[in-house]
Amino acid sequence: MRRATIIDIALALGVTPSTVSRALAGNSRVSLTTRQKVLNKAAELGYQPNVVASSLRKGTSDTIGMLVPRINRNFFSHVISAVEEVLNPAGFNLLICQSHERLIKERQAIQVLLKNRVAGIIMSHSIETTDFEHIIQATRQRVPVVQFDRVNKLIPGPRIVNDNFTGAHLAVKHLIRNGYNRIAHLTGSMAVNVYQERLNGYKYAIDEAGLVFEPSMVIENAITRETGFEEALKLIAKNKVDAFFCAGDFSATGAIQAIQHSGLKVPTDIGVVGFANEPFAEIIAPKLSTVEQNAYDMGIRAAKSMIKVIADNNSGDGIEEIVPVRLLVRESSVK
Amino acid sequence: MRRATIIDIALALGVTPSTVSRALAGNSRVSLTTRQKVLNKAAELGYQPNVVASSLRKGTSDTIGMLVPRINRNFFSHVISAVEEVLNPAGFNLLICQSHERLIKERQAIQVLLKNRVAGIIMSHSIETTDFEHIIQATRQRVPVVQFDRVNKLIPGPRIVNDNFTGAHLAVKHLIRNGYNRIAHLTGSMAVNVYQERLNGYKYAIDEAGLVFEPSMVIENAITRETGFEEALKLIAKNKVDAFFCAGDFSATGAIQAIQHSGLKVPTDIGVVGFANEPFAEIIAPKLSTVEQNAYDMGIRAAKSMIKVIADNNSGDGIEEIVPVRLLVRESSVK
DNA sequence: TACAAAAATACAAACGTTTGCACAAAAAAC
DNA sequence: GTTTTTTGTGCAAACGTTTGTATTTTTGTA
Repeated sequence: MRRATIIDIALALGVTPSTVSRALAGNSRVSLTTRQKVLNKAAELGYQPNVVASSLRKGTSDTIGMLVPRINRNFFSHVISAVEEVLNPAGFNLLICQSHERLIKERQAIQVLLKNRVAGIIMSHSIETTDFEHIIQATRQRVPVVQFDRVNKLIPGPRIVNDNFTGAHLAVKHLIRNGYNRIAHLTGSMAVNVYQERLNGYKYAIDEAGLVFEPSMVIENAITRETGFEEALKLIAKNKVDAFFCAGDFSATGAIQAIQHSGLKVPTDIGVVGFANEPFAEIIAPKLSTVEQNAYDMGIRAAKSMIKVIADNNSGDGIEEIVPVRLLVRESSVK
Repeated sequence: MRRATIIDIALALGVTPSTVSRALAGNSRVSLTTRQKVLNKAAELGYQPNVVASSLRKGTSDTIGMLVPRINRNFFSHVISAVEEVLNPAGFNLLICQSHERLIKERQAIQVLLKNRVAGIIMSHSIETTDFEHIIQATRQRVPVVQFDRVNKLIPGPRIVNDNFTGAHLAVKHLIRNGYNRIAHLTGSMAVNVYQERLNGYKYAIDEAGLVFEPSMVIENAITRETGFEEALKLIAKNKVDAFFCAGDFSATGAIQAIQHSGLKVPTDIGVVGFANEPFAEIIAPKLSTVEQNAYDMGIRAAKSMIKVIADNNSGDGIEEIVPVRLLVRESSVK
């Protein structure tokens, strides 16, 4: 059963393909009567537009490429979901790739998206990425790039970021107000804006309270539950910390386990605040105080930004949209 | 900066586009020397194949459509991730849609995928879907459909399912062995194969142990944490249950909270086993015993199955692949 | 009734590939 | 040295749309 084309409709109606095309597109140059005839015949033949042909002719597609480190990470899957929710009603589809946090895979993915002539790319770069040439290349081909979460200013186009600084500031201030004053910070790689900004927020809060910033209290690359557990264990042993501000909920969970493993109590002996509000944060015991990162909001904004950039033909260069965060105070940080 | 095409390469080299096309495709009909020249020139011009044009000409694309109820559900995001991991190296891309558990959106999504001339569709249908005509329509157009998790036999093509029956059987048998004998079952909609099979496994285990099956102990549409909490509360109040087998970890969490809310203890007074092994299952207190549902494995199999079906030109009709499950015994079900 | 303006439709080229067939040149076979 | 086979290229059409321009038809006006 060959699929019906515009030509089949044209032939059946004794008009030309161009008229059918315009009729289907709702072009005002075709009369209402023929448009109706075309629509009827299209329905009758079960016509399904061939967007591949359409894209080729128009030189652009209705597909937006999405590139994230890992599809199955809670944060990213929520962003993707939100992006889809906005883009789909707007007539766009989502072509999704993951970099697995590898630069090589990220490069390949960009090529795949460009080969597919996507109308734009929404992305968050891998943790390995320090050279952004492959991404800039896309913008040079006039394929707009909207970055979110992990972003870099070298790449033209809008950026949607969390208010990481404020989130960290709020979290640490909250710990200090609650009587903690030897606060360690478990974080990720300083090559990523996200962790840099959280560290800055941490430092600012420490300064602001008149406490002394101790570099030995900041541990980089401790972002998983396992590394969080290990590093927290060491810090407890030698640095007499009385609180942890963790740049992620996973390391925060590790820290809690390390504290309990050391025979101490959360929050009485040591307080903990995480970052991200992962779904388990309010299920674990004690319930984890954390900075809510609104993945959904971020996805909505990224998608809307993309639609705008496409509509305005590559505007929005360098605009940075900051998504507000909230500190969720639960049990792990209040004595 | 216009993008280089095959014609540009041909012109620069004084050969025809057809030769360039064949050279790039590695066709043996073109000599090694010209192929090398073509490849060099392609690199020099920064040539990126236009897969849109290629797809139009070939009549099929390298894009696989993926349709799930919700991208951001842990299970689905893991399946998607695994599918991507297999499909990408095989040269396929993923076009992703979500149905939001709505039949209307599912229908639209299928149309979108067909319009995009995807080479196949990997999907799990919405909870509302009882009429499968829109999906069968795809197969009629020779677009292969591979179903996973929530599947229906009316739809031609392979199906990848969990061993829900065995999982439920193991879980309930385990509860019985551990001294529980008034076991309630919180589950989802009976319109979905997944929950039907789990109920069957539950019944079988009850029968097998010589216990009496009580319909009042089975609560449908109690699959979220909230409904799990409410229904568990009611059952505890009037049915003197001593265990819950829940068809999902969310309702299991709700049940645990209801038990604790009623002043009882897990697992001493009431045992709980969930289903899915959500990430929080081993973080909550008490750690949740659950049936591991290997989303990753399922995704790998679905993707491989799709590749095979495409390669063999729509074979594999009606083949059902059953993914083994494991019972993870933790704290919530052992007195 | 004639003529201009407006509306509706037709024509044809283009988007960038792929591929069956034709053809020439080189290599192999006789 | 002729014929056959092999190897390498070229030619041209096709995939299904879209769209600028040309043409026809309709409508309005004098």
